[in-house]
Amino acid sequence: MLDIKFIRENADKVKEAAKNKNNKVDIDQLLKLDEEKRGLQVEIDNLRAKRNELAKQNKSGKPTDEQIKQGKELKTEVSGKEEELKKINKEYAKLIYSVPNLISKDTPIGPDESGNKVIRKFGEPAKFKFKPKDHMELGILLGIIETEKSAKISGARFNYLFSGAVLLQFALIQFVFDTLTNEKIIKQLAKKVGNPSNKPFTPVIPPVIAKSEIMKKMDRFEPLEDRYYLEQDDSLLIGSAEHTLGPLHMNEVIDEKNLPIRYIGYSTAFRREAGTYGKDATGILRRHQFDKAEMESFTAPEHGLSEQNLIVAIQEYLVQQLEIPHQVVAICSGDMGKPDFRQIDIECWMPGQNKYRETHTSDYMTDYQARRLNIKYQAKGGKKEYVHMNDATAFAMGRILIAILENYQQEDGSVVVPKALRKYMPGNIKIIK
RNA sequence: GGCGGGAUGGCUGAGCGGUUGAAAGCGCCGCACUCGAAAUGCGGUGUCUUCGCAAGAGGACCGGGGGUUCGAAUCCUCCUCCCGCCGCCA
Repeated sequence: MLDIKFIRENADKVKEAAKNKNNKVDIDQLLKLDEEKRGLQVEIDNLRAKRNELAKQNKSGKPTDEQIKQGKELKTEVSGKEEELKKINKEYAKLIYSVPNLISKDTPIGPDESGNKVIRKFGEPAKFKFKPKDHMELGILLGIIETEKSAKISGARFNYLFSGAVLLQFALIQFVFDTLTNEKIIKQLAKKVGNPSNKPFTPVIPPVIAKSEIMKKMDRFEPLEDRYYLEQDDSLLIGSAEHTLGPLHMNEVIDEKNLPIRYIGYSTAFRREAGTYGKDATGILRRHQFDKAEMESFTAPEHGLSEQNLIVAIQEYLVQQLEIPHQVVAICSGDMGKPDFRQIDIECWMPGQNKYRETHTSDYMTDYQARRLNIKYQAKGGKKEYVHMNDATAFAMGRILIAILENYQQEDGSVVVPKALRKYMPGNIKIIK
């Protein structure tokens, strides 16, 4: 949510950002309602002032019949206006919540993913002396990915992982937690991007269910058809650890000396993937359930952008340690999320599909989420302000698994394990006969 | 799931339906004392919002929603969460 005062004073900017994000919110209607709302509020406040005055007249004694009569009249008048205000408020709330965040200056303007821009590339797509298999062929061959039984038992877009794939996942988790809690590495990356804080990340295992009201505050409730909704409890299964890490400091005022707050959470993520039938149908690229390590960070506004730069540097470091060719992509206005101010993705090379595919994303939300979650910070002697929030993938297990399997495959179908992971598991995944 | 007790400012914690936006303590800020600090003393310390250049004035907020009343932190009701006991359970 944006500040209504800001919208009032910068209507043009807000309209332009909305247009670039393909968002059809009617800003003029919002401003009209805002004006009506305030006018009515003044009328109500004046009537209440009268009522308070009247009540003050007989603080201790009993009121006269005349005073009771006046009070009753005021009451009906106020409640009539309040009813009217409630109606306006409802419509107003709907509108203001649908206003998207502004976009950063360096965000490319574009209608959809065709407008995304590759900022930099690392490594060259590997040349194979044989025709590389895709991860699903490898998974079946190695006996580590199973999707037929899971389809019968759980439905489409689920899977079983076995043996080497499981060890690989746990190795990745161990690797990512070791890296993000290592102050030396954070320091080195922070220095590189000019981020003033070397603070390592705090590991978290968050809940995987969030109440509807919380998801609304996170601006992640919609589209509801993409969420698993638990009717009995008016709650949802989270689509990312972000959904329960973001609200961790809801309604708090954080002392500035405790900023930045950095979390690395690990959880299962659930997505209904409504409207994607037929898209990426085979393999484990697009699943209803996958595990993910997710970064979430809270900073003072002036450090929000360099925090995102640090986070992207961490993502790059992680895939570079795995030695997977990848590119960093600036997501354009039309392809980014409504709460995003700036979105950067990382796409890893996937030989089996012969293209780069998204494995990481990084969202800088400015104070868009913090405003509804009511998360503020206070500087010494300073004013309270909303914090800025960043969230980003560290590793999304399905996708990074694909990148490893496809990039590290051998001619016989076995897979060599990346060096960075060898201290956590055996050095290769072999075909089990 | 059953029964009982709670939710008040940054924190702890008072609060007969009408001088309670809210006692007291802690914390925090300023000043005094001190070479400095501690201790002590004095003063100040909520958020949001409307009008206003400002000074200031008004309104809302005591977990959340609804209600009773001339008047609600205080009474009723629903919801959420916390604590205790019983039941069930990884």
